[in-house]
Amino acid sequence: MEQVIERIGLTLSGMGMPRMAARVFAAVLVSEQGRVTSAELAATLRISPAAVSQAVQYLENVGMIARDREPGRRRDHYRLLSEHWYEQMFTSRDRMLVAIEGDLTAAVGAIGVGSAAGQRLDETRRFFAYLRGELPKLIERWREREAASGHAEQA
Amino acid sequence: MEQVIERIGLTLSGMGMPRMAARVFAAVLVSEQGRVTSAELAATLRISPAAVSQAVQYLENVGMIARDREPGRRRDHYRLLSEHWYEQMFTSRDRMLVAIEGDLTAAVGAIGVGSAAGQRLDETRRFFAYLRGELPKLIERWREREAASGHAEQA
DNA sequence: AAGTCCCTTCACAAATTTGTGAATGTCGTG
DNA sequence: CACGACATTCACAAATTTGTGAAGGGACTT
Repeated sequence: MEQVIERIGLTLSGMGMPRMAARVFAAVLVSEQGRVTSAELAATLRISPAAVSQAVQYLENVGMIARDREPGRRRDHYRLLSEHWYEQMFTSRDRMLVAIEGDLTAAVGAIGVGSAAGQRLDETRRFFAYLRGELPKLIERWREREAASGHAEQA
Repeated sequence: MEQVIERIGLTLSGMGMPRMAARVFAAVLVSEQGRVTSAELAATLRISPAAVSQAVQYLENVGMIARDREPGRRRDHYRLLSEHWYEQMFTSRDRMLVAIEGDLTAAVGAIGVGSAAGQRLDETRRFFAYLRGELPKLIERWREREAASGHAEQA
């Protein structure tokens, strides 16, 4: 079980997530209830409470997990914000694409479309703009597909 | 001009490319001829020849630039392997998606689809499998669009 | 063959990122 | 209010990544 968690953690950190956050997220993802306590995370991953705290903060900030606490209880729980968490990656990807397009637009403006370099950069800019338009449709078709195949269990 | 290079370099490193490789690639991308020498790169980016060498090696390995040398000349040139270099990112992205799907398949196998965690991971696996199928079509439609709009100048 | 230009290699320094110990803060219990 | 369980904060240690100096190698020139 811990092996599975570490492997998924490696995959997620390979996709750009900070290492500890990736491991913590993997532990939450793999948990039966989709929710764990800080102490459970520290024990499962063999890390310090401080590391749990920082990773959890990151994951909350990027909207991947949420913190719970039952009234009258001392322990915090951390749970998946969404079962379809992977769609989240497209939200952050979209922000990145916006940034890239902005950079390229500025670059083309500085160089001018008349030059070979400018044309090359302008083509790249158009590609990223195209991606931004297409990715939501990709998600949409995915959802339809899942619904059609009976896998969807809308929360 | 150097500002443009550094900005694009930052964007590319934000997308996962090693920092020096990103800067070197940005310098090549922005060059008028799409090709530069090692000395030009070292001067433009104010880095050591060793740094240029390592960055160039990385970029060759991932198939983004190629090395040229004119017969009778001592200086190497580094040029874009393709004007549509951004499509390359999907090749490497596809490899990553294959790896992710493999990890998830193993995880589901270990946990079992009967559990909530197993179902969650299986859904994620299906999503990445879907992405792998869709990304080539995305590229295809992009090419058609460019061709239709008269921007395409097939090399 | 020797010299020089250009490039690569790699041990190691420098820079950056990651993770912790211990102090501090919050909140529930008695 | 005091105490204890649980969590956070942050200075700093540890780990990792990045970039270089200098030695070495390849290829062109003389």
